[in-house]
Order: sequence, then C-alpha cells, then structure tokens
Amino acid sequence: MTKFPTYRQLRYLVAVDEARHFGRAADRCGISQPSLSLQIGNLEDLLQTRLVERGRGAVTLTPAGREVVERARRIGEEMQAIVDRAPLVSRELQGTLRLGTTTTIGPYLLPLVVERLHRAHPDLRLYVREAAPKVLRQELLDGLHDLILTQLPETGRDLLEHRLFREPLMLALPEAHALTARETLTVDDLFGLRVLSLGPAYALHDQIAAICREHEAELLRDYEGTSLDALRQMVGMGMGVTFLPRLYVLSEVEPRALTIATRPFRGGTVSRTIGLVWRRNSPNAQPFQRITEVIRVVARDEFGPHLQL
Amino acid sequence: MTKFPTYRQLRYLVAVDEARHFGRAADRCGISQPSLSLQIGNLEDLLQTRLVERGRGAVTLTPAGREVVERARRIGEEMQAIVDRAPLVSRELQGTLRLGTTTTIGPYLLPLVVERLHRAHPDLRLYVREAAPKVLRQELLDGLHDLILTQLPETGRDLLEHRLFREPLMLALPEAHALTARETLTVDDLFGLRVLSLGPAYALHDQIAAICREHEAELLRDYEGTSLDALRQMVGMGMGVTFLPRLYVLSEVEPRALTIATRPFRGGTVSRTIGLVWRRNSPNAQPFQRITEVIRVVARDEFGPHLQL
DNA sequence: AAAATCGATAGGAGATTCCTATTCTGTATC
DNA sequence: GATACAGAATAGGAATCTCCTATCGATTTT
Repeated sequence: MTKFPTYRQLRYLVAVDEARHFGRAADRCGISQPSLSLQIGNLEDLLQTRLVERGRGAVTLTPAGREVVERARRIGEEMQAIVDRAPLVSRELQGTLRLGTTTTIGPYLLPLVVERLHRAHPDLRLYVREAAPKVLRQELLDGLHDLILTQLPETGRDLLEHRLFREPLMLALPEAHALTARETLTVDDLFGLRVLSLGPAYALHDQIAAICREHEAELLRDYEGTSLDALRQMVGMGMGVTFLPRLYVLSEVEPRALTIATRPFRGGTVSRTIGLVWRRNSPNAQPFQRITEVIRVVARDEFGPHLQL
Repeated sequence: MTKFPTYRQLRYLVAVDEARHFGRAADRCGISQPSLSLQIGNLEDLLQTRLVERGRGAVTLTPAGREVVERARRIGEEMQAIVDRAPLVSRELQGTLRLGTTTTIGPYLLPLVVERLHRAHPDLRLYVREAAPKVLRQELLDGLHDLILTQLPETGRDLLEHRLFREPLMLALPEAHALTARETLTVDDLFGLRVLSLGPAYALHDQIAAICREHEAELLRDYEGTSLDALRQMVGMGMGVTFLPRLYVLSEVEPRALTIATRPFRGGTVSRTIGLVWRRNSPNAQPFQRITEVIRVVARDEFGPHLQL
C-alpha cells in the first residue's frame, strides 16, 4: 500500500507556486506560515524530492515541483467539479441516468421522450438499455439500472412503481383471416385462435397466456421470439395471430413486404399498463418524478387518442 | 473558502464502487468497516448528496456517486503519476527543463544537443529560451530558467558555473580589407581598427570592449545590434570589423549575398569561455551534470577541431 | 425462532494538523 | 561591522481527524 499525498498538501503547493512566497501562500490558504512550511516539507519527504527551491528573493519550484503542480491543478479542477456538480446531479436532471426498458415499449416511446428531455435538460445523459421485463427487474435490483420503463405490475417490496398509462393491445392477423372483416373485436372472438407470443421473460407473454387461458385460445409454444417484429413476421406468414401493443402498431410508418391486419378490441378491455419502476430506497426520487412527468406529457401530446391515460 | 473532500474519502468511495460491499471495501483499504462507513458518510454530508444506495443485497452507487467516482478515478491516476514520477524527475533526465541560452551560442550548438538528448532521454522536454547573457542571469535568479547556457564567467555567490569549452573568436572583415591577405592574425593587428559590437547586455560586448581598450582599437558605438547576423551584415557593408565566435562562423553553410572574410588569431589567445550555470541551491545538480556531459560530448564529436576543450 | 450478515452508531486511543512562539539565515541599513 | 529586517524552519502544545473495538438494528438465512 503506497502512501499518497493529501489533497490539502497539493493545494498548499499550488498556493506556493502562485504566491512564490511562503507567508503569502499561507495567508491565501488561511493557515499560518509554519503550518504551510510543514506540509510542503511533508510532501517533499513523501515524494523523496525537493519541490520548492527556497532561496533569497523568489521561491521557485523545481522541475519536479512544476510537474506536481501541473497535476495538482488538474486534481483541483476535478475536486471543484465534484463539489459543484454532485449536489446538482442528485436534485436536478443532470448527469447520467441509466434507464432500462423493455423492448416492447422503449423503441416506440423513448425517442420522443429522449428528444424532449434533451431539449429541456441539456446536462442530462440517458443511457438506455433494452431487455426483457423479468431481466430488467433483476438488473434494477442489482443496481445496473437507475430506473426501468416496463409493463406493470412489478412485484417486490423494494420497488416503487409509477403508472404512466394503459396501452391497448390489438389483435394482429394475417390479411386473409376471416376476422379481418370486422372493424372491432371482442374477447369472445378469441375462441379457438392459434396465438403466437414472445418468450416467457416478457410480461406480455404472461398476459397473453392468461388471456388465452381465459378465452380458450391456443397458445403456440413452437416459437418464442424476442422482438415484436419477429412476431409480426410470423403472423404475416400465416403461422397464427398475436397481440401487438398500440404504439408498436402506430410506429409502422412504412408498408412492409409482408402486410398484416390489426384490429382493436371493443371497450379497451384488452390492454397492458406501462410504468416506471425504481428502487424504493433510491435517493433520486425527485429527478425520477420529473422523468415520469415528461413521459406522461409526451404520451398525452403525441399518442393521446391511442392510449388510456 | 469551500470545504473539499479528502483524497482519502474519494479512495474509499472508489473501493466501495469496486467491491459493492462496505466490509470488503474496507478490507481493500486496510481499515475497519466502521471507519469506512464513517468516511463515506462524511463525504455524503459534505456534498449534501447520497452517493451510495445501501440496500439489502448489492450496494449501489447513485448517479451522483457514479459521477463522483468517475472523477475520483481521474484524480487517482494523477495522484499515482505524482507519486511515480516526482522522484524520477529530480534524479533522471525526465520532465521539463527550462534552458536559457544566449543568442550567440544557442542556435549554433543546441540543435545537435537537443537532438542527442531527445534520443537518449525521450521523457525529457527542453524549453529553450533565448536572451542576452545579462538578462539570462537575472531570469535565472528569478527562477525563470532552470539553467542557462552562456558565456563565462557569471558573477554571483548563488550561481554555480560549469565550464564547457573555450571558443575562439575570429576577426570578421570586409573582403576588401587589407588584413584579408593574412591567413592568421595576432592581437597587434588590431591597432587602429574600427570595431563593431553587440549591445552591452551581451558578455561578448564587454569582452570586445576590453580587447579594444587593451590593443588600441576603436569601439564603434554607432550601432549595437542584438544578433550576430546583424553584425555580419554591417561588416559586409564595410562599416567596420568585428569578432565572431567560431561556431557561428562554422554554421554559415550557405554563401550569402554579402560575403565577408574571417581570420583566426594565432595561439588561441582571443577566445571566450562557454559554460552552463545554475543556482547553487537548485536541487537538480544531478540531471544538470548529465546535460553538461552531453554538451561536452557533442562539442568534442561535432566541433572538436575548432574548440579548445 | 436462532444464527448470520451487513451497515450504522458510540466512545475512546492515536495521528495529524494547526497554532503561537522562537530560532536560524540570509539581506538591507545605519 | 553591528543592528535591524525578512522569510523560512523548528519546537511544543492544543484542537481536530481518523481509526479502532464493541455494539446495535435491521434483514436474511437456516
């Protein structure tokens, strides 16, 4: 274990460099001259090197001293930044936040959110990482994320969830399917359908499985994908039907090679809840609340007619 | 006066970040867990910000904590560099040395020296600054240079001088001058000559003045230049004669528009001494000695026949 | 329920840091 | 050439800080 200089000693040395005089340097540091002399001496002993040349007239730094001062100044800047920024980061939206998101909502909602946050809070950087909800949850508990955007509810006493909105699920069918004749559906229409789903790490999977069980549709286990696009492809190829979130469907701006039909359910009964989740004892509730608000605003302004707020 | 964190506290925080566990972090720091907890707590109080999220399971840094750790790591690198490098700089030829030189020798000797030093000591940087010897001397005393390359002797109890070599002075004449008929001169030939010189800030000026006095030449006060090239021009235009150092004359590789003649004195009686000078209580005598040796080697290898070593 | 883990708290010992007073070493002054 | 005058180093004691052991309190595991 090597011994290190004290930050204090470095500050004193910088003061000596600036004042070129022990007494005045001590004044500037708010201590007495002997105290400063002592600390400079200690530093020199520690580094086994003369840093200051005491002579008649001007005190001068040695080459070694100059190099130490140079680094000390950089250290001073970092220290100042720590003192200045740390309090802000925990109260304002500044610094870096790590946001985990499920792949079923992030790509379709976050671009607008990130853009708006960036405009309003230029000092905020968001690191967005995608994963399946059950993975996200564990990663959140392990401290890999500061907060996650996911499908609610998230169990756990340690977690605090904030509801954002309900997002309708639409039934996705091959264009040739008989049900495409209907503009809106009811859950009774699900009877006997062959339903595709995402892998079991997804909250959407559990929800789809529950719907299938309740309304006697058949959940296909043949293929469990990790993206909504994969599901879409499979529906397009006629392998079955599935449920797709409203925002995903909305995001399909360009027509694709394999087109599918999507139909809403009447009355908004088939929908999922989207929310932000963070650790209960995370001390950043305040900035997180602000993010919650921003997302709500984006949801209302951009997707208001399509969501249940 | 703002209060700053201790470098120690930052080290502890970094350890917490790496260990994600107070007890193990304390081990790594070689202290007890309570001491570490206390210091982290102090740091948090100082910054008015929670840096560490203590929860069951993993200890996690808050966003503010992460930012502090990031800077703390940079500070740690600088600290390590200080500890590692400071002792070397004062013993080896490393770091930055500020070398002052008189304009009458530096440009003609230093390029070769710098090149050789750079090859042998890649971590050494030389800052070379030119000035007249009397200016150099004061700047050295004021700590603007670490050492100076100049004409000896340099007065002053505080200064330590190291002789490098004697450099002959040659008489520079217009080509049409009667003395050009002679291959070598003696001081008696100086009688009655009109002699040009540099400004009085130059040691060469004093020396030329003394020679003129002794051998009854006339020192012209009309023009006192700051460069040997200026003198050369004036001689070329027939304004008078002057004394030029051997190395300057040697460096004239290209013929110029105004050519002059140069003649040596017999017996090496007319010459000046060149040496390195540094402050007596400069603690870097060791590296300076090395530089002395390198310059001597360069002088011998490159200019041996022309100098008195 | 008992044991174990982990961080926070309490109180006291030991270092460090700082202060005032003084000494030492040169430089200006008379 | 003795005498003041700066400016930094040294000495000794007070105040602060850092650290230790012991213990607590909350949570998790057995």
